[in-house]
Amino acid sequence: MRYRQRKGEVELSDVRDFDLVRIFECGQCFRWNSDEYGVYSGVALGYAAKIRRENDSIFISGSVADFESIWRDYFDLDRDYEEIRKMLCIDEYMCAAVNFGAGLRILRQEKWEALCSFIISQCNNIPRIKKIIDALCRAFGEEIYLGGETYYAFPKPEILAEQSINDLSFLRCGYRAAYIIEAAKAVHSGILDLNRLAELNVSDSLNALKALKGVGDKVANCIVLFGLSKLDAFPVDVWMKKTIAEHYDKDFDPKIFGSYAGIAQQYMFYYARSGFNKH
DNA sequence: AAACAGGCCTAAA
DNA sequence: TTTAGGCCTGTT
Repeated sequence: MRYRQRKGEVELSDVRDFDLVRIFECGQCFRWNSDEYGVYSGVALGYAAKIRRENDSIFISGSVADFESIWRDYFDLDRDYEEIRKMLCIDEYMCAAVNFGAGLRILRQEKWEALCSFIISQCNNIPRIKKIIDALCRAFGEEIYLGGETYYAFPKPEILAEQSINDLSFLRCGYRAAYIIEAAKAVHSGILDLNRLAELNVSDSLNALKALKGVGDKVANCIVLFGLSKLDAFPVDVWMKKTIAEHYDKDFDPKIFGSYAGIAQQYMFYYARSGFNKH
């Protein structure tokens, strides 16, 4: 990968495995949206950006300094996904899955945002999850300005910790409101130290997260994978259950994918949801 | 209209 | 330790 400043954008060239649609629409994040030209805009880690592909280059709004301090890490650009795809190609089904999903990457998302977002995601569909999170950010997040437009950062835990269930009723997120507030209180008070969790192994961090009401096995695994960037976490939702049942034995163990089980999961999930593996 | 949606919690075996 | 029913809300 090479990069250089081009007016208000940074141009990345020679980027391998970088497909905007697969990265943003594979189900891992909820705050990026594309316009009719395929230009994505969104907010991560308190920064707004626009990002687009033109021919073989990726253009990200902002300076080289922004790119180096924020986006390079966020997009996990120093990891060789091509190599990982080869490693995960362990049987016919996985080869098809990684081939189909080539170009997706696991974003290194902000920890608290991941916790809160995946609490909201439970028993919900993506459009509604995105709508709720957008409303939450508009109401409680700091304003961010980019290119004459206003964006909103993900609200800090201390802000949400002081809200009542009634204060969140406008979100219409139902029983999840209480979970959000409890999680915000736990993080704000220091009872749950997300930075410290990042240093534990997957099993210990899962257990710490599952101590929160409203965080079960699936949600906790999503938080560990997408928020703590532990690539061996393996979230299993209904789609994953289905695809595992179709392609593996009852004694299936994600350990067969080694330390990249979480990435394997994302290829499987994306492939399963596409419905392409049925035909 | 009733069931379901990218789970979780609680009560009950 | 496993299973059933209920939960907010929006959609089909």
